[in-house]
Amino acid sequence: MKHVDIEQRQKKILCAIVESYIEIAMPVGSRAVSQRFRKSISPATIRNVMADLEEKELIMHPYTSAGRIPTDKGYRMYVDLLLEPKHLTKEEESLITRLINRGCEDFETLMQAVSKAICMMTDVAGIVLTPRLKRSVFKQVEFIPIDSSRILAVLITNSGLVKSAILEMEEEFTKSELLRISEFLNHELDGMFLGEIKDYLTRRLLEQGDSFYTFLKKAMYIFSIPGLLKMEDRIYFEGTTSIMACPEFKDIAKARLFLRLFEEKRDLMELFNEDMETDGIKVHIGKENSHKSIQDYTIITSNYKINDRVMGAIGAIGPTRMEYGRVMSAVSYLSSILGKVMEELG
Amino acid sequence: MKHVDIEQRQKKILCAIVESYIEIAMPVGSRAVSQRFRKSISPATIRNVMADLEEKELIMHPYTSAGRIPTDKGYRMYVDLLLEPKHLTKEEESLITRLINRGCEDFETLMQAVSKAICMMTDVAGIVLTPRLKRSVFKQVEFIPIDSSRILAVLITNSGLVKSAILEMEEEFTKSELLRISEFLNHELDGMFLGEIKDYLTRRLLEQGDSFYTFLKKAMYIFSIPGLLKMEDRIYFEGTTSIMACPEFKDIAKARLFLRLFEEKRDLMELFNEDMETDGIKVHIGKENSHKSIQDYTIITSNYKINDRVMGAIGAIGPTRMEYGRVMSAVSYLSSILGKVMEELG
DNA sequence: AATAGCACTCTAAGTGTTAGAGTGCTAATT
DNA sequence: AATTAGCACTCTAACACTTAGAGTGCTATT
Repeated sequence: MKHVDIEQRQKKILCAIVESYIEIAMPVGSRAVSQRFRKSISPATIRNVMADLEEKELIMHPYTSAGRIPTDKGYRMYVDLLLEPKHLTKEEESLITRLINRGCEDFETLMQAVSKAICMMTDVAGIVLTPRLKRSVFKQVEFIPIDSSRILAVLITNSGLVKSAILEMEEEFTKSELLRISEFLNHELDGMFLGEIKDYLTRRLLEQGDSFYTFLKKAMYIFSIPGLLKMEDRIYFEGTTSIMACPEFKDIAKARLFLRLFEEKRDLMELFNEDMETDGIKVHIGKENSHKSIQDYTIITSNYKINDRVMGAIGAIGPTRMEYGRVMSAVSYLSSILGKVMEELG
Repeated sequence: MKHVDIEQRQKKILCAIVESYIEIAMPVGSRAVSQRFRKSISPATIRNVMADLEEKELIMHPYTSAGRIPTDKGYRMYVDLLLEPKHLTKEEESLITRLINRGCEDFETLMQAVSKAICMMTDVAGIVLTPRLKRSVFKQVEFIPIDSSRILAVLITNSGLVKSAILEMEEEFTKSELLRISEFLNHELDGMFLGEIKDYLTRRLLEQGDSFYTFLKKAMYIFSIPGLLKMEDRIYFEGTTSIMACPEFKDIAKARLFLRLFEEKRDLMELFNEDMETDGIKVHIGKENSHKSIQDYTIITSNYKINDRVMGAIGAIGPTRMEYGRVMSAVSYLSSILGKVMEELG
């Protein structure tokens, strides 16, 4: 069928336009595309096809007589249908592995290493979310008396995350009392998600009566004090500075808007939180993003799992004009490796 | 004496030029200065004085017929002799206090709140160094067994800093053994600077002989494992984005260089570490800085003390054209208040 | 259906031109 | 002797104008 052929060619040309634009960051003319096909198609023909593509809103004109640039919709088609995955080379993978392992002793440096690795491999900014506390599984809690009114509570999760908080106590607890409470909690909460604990204890409190009640209440009091279970989710990022070399940021106002994303992390957080729920690589191109602060950029995310449990997410963000294949591969590879490293570390 | 009068006037005019330039960020002409003095001095006279100031390298010409801008040396003179301190108003101080107190429950948010406060009050970037671990005083250490090969060590300092590390043990320790070790250490190291501990234990090890030796060796082994005493000194900052609104950063390359300072923190760290040793407000103007990466900016620092001990430093960084009086007051006030808040928190 | 040819469009870069802000010098004034 | 007014001169920033060339869209041709 002729019709299929035409569609085929349109796709080929769209692909060429997108990739050319990604390379040179300037509107792509018919001439350039023709050369890309070693002149097997003439500029004039290309122009006709371009007009079609423009009608379909896959590419656009900045002004009458400039070359074309892809629209968000064009990028979308490219990513979904035309892009061939650009796997990292073995050398790159081993480079990453070395980078990650060097920083893996300590939680913080691991996060930093991963975000740095993303930006190194892709030239866009790397983002890493810490494992979400509420998705972690309770393992152990200990109470260390500091002085008469203060206790240091230490919470250890399944995945090796340690969270400590100094609790200001109104009533005094004896050492043996604390020990009993921690033993009780360690037995009772074993294997439970941190997110569930508060509800669980409240329920227990309502069911139970009499003498045990006071004890349980104390246990709950000590545990639910703000601080220990306060879900703090940090975000690490790297490469925001080097990405400003992109022509997209030649205007300083644009650059500031981009940087503000990381100072005012809310929008990013929200997006990552949503994405975390589904597996696999997710690509959000420009206006597809619901937050308008992100609508000039493309974000690529992937969740990571520790022991087959979704715990967090990593991603990359940059101008819509980015090397999709490469970034997707890098994010994908790093998310898988991050999970593994954390399992060992946990 | 006439001579004194002339010097006086030169100073007054330098002061006017500096302050005017700080205000409007454009070369200051003789006309503008004259107006600043309500025309009590004519532009022509001002011009003569300006020529003198230029000879002394306190101000300079961007080109033949532009106004003058202060040199680093000019700013220096302004700061040392001419500047009148611009104390924060009561309202501003109480605003700061509220900001700080709201975030003071948690160490991290406290640091963030302080750096944010600096940048809010001054429109330059705020920098806060965490209390240096090695200057902290040992208070208590506890060991919590996680599984057969791993122990969670929790270190509490005088100032309320809590540092934990998971120790991978080669040999197994019994619970009672761990208890003995922690009791021993708690007794032995009480009130000691963390920086001294390693040396102290080594010395003890050499002095002591026989049966106690093994025990001590174990104690030392467990304590000196990388992680627990690893001195990590973090740096918090805020306002790097909003400062880019300054005309100084209209060139994106300049902006990138500035931002890189915070990504590659080494130079900043070094400067802060030196400054920490001496009390009071320190002002480093432009080329006075030894690191050339900082030579376009002014940094103002102050150390802060917890219980009369120098523990860390805070500061502000921005273009040499900044409101010196205000920034100095803000840094000064915040450093004093930070110490106090930390004492309470500790 | 594909292409060559051509007139047309629009930008980016270069070139003058000009207004005006500011200086430096000299002569006049206090 | 110190200050100021006056004036010629300098330099920039802004604007208008021109132009080369890249690229298009259309039409006629293959």
